[in-house]
Amino acid sequence: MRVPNMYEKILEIASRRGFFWPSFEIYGGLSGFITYGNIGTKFKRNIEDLWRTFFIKPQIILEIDDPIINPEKVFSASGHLEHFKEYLVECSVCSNVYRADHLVEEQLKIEHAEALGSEKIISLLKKSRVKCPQCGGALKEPMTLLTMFQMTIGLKGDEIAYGRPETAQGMFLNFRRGFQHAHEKMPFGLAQIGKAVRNEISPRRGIIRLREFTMMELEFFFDPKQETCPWLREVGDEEVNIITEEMEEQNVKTPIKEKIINLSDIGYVKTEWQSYFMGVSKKFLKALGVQDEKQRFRAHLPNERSHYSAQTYDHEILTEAWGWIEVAGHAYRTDYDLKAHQKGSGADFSVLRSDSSRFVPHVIEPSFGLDRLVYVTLECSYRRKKDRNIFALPKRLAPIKISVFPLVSKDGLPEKAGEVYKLLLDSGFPVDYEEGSSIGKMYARADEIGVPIAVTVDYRSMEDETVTLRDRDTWTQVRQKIKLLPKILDQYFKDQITFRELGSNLNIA
RNA sequence: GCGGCCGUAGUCUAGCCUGGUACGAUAUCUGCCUGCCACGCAGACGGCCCGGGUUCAAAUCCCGGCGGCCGCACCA
Repeated sequence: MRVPNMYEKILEIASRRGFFWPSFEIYGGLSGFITYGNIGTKFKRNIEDLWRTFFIKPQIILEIDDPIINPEKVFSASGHLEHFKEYLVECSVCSNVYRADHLVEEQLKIEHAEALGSEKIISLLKKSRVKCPQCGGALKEPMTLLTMFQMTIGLKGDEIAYGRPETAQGMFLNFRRGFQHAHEKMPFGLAQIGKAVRNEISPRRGIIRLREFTMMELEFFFDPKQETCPWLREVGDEEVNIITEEMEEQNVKTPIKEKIINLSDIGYVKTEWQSYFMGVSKKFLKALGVQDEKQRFRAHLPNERSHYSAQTYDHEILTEAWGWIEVAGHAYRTDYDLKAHQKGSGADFSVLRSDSSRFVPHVIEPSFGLDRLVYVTLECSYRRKKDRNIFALPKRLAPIKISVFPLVSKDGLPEKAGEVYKLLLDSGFPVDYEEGSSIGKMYARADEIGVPIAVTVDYRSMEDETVTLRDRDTWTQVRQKIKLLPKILDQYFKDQITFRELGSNLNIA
């Protein structure tokens, strides 16, 4: 018997309880796609909303929703058409496939072969008779691989289009509009939560590497001469584990601890704006339930960086299933994209300074993979207790906040519990009702989807209009009057009172 | 894409080697029971990943596909 790893365990619960599961199951499945269920959809939305509270600044950072399908022009201007294309060569003997530029680098000792351009690489491959590194066999003709999904628009299909590989381009395309809506004040930002698609060669690791996934991206536009970030102090005391570019180069694996406020002064991070967003990122992940020790920021070396980036730090989380995985990229995109689209479209993206000089804004981009956050949050909150699965989700993320049960299904208890259920439902709580099973079983089922509070109607409820409230994480109980539930539960979910304080001084049965 | 292991009800699993349409658990639904952590009893629903081949007969043997996990490659 194979021992399932942590991902398989969580996927089993996630599929069974309606968080998420592999798509197209009835047709045998197709890797790189997942479907969210009733619980997962709510959970995902709660993470989005939490992201908004951390990253969206009213009137300064504005949200947009731009098409997934973009005309070819967008990506030829942005550079994606050139950079998302790879040349692959297959061995005629063992059928292993390699990237052409990597073979050239390894066997001809050329650094950054990608920069040579595709034609040079291919001619080098042919001239130098590079062999298969595995078996020494002869290589076939190079083939191209475009990791963007291509499609055609209209009846005749003469307009070529692509599915966006990142939502970011929408923010650059709509820079002018967004700037107007921000009252033409710098700095400002545009943010977007939406789907992006990439035609991955062989996606693995389930929800971690998808062909269609949701990104939460923010493009923050600022004047490169205005280097001070006034918000830096809001997150300045936050300590982060950081692996700098220099450390990466020397293969140093142990991160150093540093306060956000110092990152730019020391020279680890090029701009304070980026330091700020890295600090927000750290606090956001903490709010998702990821401990400090499981978080780090790792710099990309130039050859790992995207074509548009002058500096990138990946925000990585330590998972039990796969070790360190990237959940966010913090990239300094400079004025690369705006200038690229200026050139491509003829639009003017320059902004007027108070000294009447003009500049094209620079961009800091924090970019999150939402589906990965879904997994990371689940894994970090996963507990076992007496053979039960519990997701100790932060209560603001819990898809269902309250479950209502009658202690037994007779003597009018279900009816009473039904009234309590309706009261809470009408008060706006995401609440579930269940009856018929034993109370222990119902608690266990609620724990498995991370319901923070269970409300149980018992015999005493019939006499004095009180119920017990049971805490998911400690299994302790308090008693409270039914009519006070909406008010005090609201306070509890707003973190204004503790679980203990949910109970009145009525004695617990 | 290459190599290894694997695919049986919603979930977990026996059967596979040595062919004769499937064991058990759990979940779900219906009753009965019920006094705070997956209680008990009775009943019901539900399955061999897909396609082809061998055979009188395929969950079982063979081939191909799809999917999963691990390692390599890939993840711009």
